[in-house]
Parts: sequence; C-alpha cells; structure tokens
Amino acid sequence: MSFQTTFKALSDPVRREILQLLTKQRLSAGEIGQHFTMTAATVSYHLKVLKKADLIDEEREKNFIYYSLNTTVLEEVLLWLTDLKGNGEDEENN
Amino acid sequence: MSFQTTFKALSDPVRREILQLLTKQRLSAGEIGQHFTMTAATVSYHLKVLKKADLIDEEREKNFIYYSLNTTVLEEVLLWLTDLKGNGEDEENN
DNA sequence: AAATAATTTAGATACTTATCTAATTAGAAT
DNA sequence: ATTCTAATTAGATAAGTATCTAAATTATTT
Repeated sequence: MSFQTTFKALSDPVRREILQLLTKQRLSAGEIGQHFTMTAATVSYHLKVLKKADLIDEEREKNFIYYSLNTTVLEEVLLWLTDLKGNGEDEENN
Repeated sequence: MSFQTTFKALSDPVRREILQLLTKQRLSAGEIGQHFTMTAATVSYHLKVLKKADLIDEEREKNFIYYSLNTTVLEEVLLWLTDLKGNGEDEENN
C-alpha cells in the first residue's frame, strides 16, 4: 500500500482512536462500535479504510470479525518521520 | 495545534514532499513552487496548512518568505506512533 | 430451511479539500 | 510615486470524505 493510503488513513481521529483501542486487545467490529456514537455502517467504513492501509488485520470467528493492530506499516511511517526530522545538522539515527 | 491538524497536514503528498525539500535547506515559496507543476497560489495554500500545523516556520527577508522545517511537532507524532506500535503484550502508557 | 445476529455494501447527502484564475498586499528599485 | 517582483488572499469549482438509512451478506442457531 502507498504511503498516501497510510497517511490518509491515519489522518482521521476516529481511525486513530480505533487503532489505540486495538493496542490493548483485538476487538470485534461491534465492540469497536460501542466506543463511538456513530452507526455500525460508519464504523465499518473506517475499518475498511484501515484495512486497506494495512494498519489492521481481521480474522473471522463464529459470526464475528475480530480486528487487531498490524504494526508493520507503522514501522515504515516511523522511519519516514525519523528521517524527516533526522537532519538538523547531521543525523544520528536509523 | 491539535493532533488532528498535524495528521491532516501530513496526509497530503505535496505537503510531505515540501517537508522533505525543507530537510535540506530553507527555501522561499517560489523555490518550493519550482519543484511542482501547480500554481503559486496552490503552493501557498499548502504552505499555509503546514504553517497552521506548526510543521514549518517562516521568516521574511527582503520580499521573499523563507520556509524551514520545524521538527517539534514531528517529535510528538513520533511519540504517538511509537506508543501505538510499542505494546505487543502489555501497555505502559497513555 | 427460517429466524436471528454481526457485519458489510449501496446509495444519498453534507462537508471538506485541492486546485485554478484573478485580485490584492508588501517590499524593492527605479 | 510608479513599477516590478514575490507571495498571499478571495472566490469558484471539482473531487474526495464521513456520515446516515436501508438493503444485502454471512454465519449460527433453532
């Protein structure tokens, strides 16, 4: 997935909050929805955006879909940002 | 500035490229514009968004305005992302 | 196989964003 | 003071995004 997709996904507050919820444990779409006031359809939309950006994984179980954080892409974003800030004079990292 | 503002600012490819140009040296609005095909007005719009997000600083000199990277906010974003990815098992923060 | 439950998809709409052209501001130099 | 240059602001528009309701899908249980 492109950086573009990733950053766009990260740019919405609801989606960032979803990611934070998922740091603690995996959650079903319904459980995620309970943390917000919007409809299940809207939550689903946000999950799709996060999924497309590879920021989350999903696994189906019974008739639930559990979502969990995928940190692989986060690493790449971290590298990009680190590189960006890395040279005031001279860089020391990564 | 809010995290929201910061992430929104980072979510556009033109703006990310501007930031990268500015890692090398400060540049005037005109010099920045030369790297793109869009009009000066559009570049100015993007600079305003980056400025509002505190991602860049400006200094007026003669009748040029020079822009440079401000890494302060980048640090915060780095922390946020690091925290997000930081817990495979168990969390320590937030 | 019908009914129920969890979730997604489709279609509609209001809001936001990126872009342009034209006009304006601010400073420098004639 | 007029002109020239650098850059921004204003106003318009097209494209993209977040949200809703209603319908469809998928799996489970009766």
